[in-house]
Amino acid sequence: MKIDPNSSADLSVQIAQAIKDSIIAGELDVGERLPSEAELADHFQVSRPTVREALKRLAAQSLIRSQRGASGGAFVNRLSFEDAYSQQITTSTLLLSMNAVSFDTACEARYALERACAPLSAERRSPDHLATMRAEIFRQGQPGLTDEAFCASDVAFHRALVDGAGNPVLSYQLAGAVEAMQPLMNMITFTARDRERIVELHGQIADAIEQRNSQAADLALSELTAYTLELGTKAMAARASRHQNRSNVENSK
Amino acid sequence: MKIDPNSSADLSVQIAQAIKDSIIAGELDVGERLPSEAELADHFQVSRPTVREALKRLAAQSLIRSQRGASGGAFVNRLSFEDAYSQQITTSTLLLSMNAVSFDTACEARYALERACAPLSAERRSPDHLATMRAEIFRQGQPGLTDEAFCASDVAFHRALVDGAGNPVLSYQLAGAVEAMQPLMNMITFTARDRERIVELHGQIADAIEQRNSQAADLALSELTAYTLELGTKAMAARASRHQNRSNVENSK
DNA sequence: GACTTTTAAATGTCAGACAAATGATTTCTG
DNA sequence: CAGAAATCATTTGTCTGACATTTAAAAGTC
Repeated sequence: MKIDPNSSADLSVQIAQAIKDSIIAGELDVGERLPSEAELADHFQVSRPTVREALKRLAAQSLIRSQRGASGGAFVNRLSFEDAYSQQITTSTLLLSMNAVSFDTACEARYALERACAPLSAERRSPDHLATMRAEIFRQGQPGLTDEAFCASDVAFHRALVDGAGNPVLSYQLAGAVEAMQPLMNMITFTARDRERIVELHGQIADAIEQRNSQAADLALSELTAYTLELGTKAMAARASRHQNRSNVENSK
Repeated sequence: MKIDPNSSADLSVQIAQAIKDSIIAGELDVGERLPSEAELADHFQVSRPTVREALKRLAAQSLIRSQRGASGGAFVNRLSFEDAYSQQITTSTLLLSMNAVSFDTACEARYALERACAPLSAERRSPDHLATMRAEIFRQGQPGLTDEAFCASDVAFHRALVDGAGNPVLSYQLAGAVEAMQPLMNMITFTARDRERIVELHGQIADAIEQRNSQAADLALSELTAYTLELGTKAMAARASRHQNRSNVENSK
């Protein structure tokens, strides 16, 4: 575990990388305690604040956690699925919002991933997952629901579908895609008819999953994909025309 | 953008969160410059090292980048797909290695995601993607290839398949799953016969993608899934029996 | 033996300083 | 006046040293 003081890279970056490499290589096991900041500073021949900046970088990625006190120190963290979820959601959200990913692209990705889960979910879903799906469908049918609440329920429904596959890796991968799409989905205004159609398709999906009929589930999901894309296209067109009007007004001043 | 000095949370964590929230809320746009460290320290009523630790946390997530010099400072980063890739690969790798995800689970997730891409790839793949796939298949048939090189080529092949779908969100999601599985795949020792079979299936996949036949691609992928699972099961069993033998030896001392 | 107090070790925070990089400004030169 | 060179100011990167806070373990007390 060494660093090059003559490198152009910042020392704290190099130190963080060195420790990270040790963790990935398995030289530092989960739960193991790193040397104290003072010892690390001594080892790398840098000051304690520099070591601290390196440790903070690692802490930001949930790679280590710090404890104060007598037997405190920095410990190698067991990266939990939950930590990974939340990191992925943050990353995906920023990625979508900063890179102007089109609604179509995000939507396509989301449903492609969900359709990958559906056959597994049809095979393995527990009564719990089915109950969650049915409950969310019921909620979605309630009048007076805001668009945001409708979207949130939609996410919960699809989350149950994905979790039904019983594969934590898939759940983890999809959490990012689905949750990150919510801001985009929130741009859509759902009419009563839209909701009716969506609830109907959700019902078909739940039925198919209940009957362990993966083909029917895939069919319903593909219809839902097409319908969501249609709604998205309309919403984007409406936004565009509003912008167009506004510029026209501004130009005519 | 405020913090609570009486909170139990560390100040640098609170400051990092406050800035992160501002970025996500869009109060700070991409490319915008944050106040200097001294100004931030003044604003939050903390010392500069504390502000710096907060900024390092954000830099670790590629949310900001720092520049030295007269018109330097911290700038809100446009999170690139590449940054997101590499973060996801690190996270996925650690998740798999630290949580004892079974080979079966990881394998299932990987191929489920790939099968989600295959229809899109069949529709949209460019000659470039096909050429990459063919080249990797050729490489995989070369004698004397190490298991690691074979695995790496396998990853490149599947990467081309995924990229063929022309959906950067899907590519990003899958990069993590596929690359993170490489350490697990490296546990497998491929016999000449194994490789022959895999190359054959890869050929079938490439053919199907070339002919835009998504059904055939799905079929070949499902066979490849089953075959990989079989190989994995064998490899794990072999490992387990080696461990068993070792314990027996140790117990009989 | 159970409870309280002390202590030592570690991280968290602060203050001030200097080094290094870098763009802007000024000065010098032709 | 134009362009090149030198200088300057600003900002991050790093260092030194110190104190505050937390925490577990050791020591002391009843």
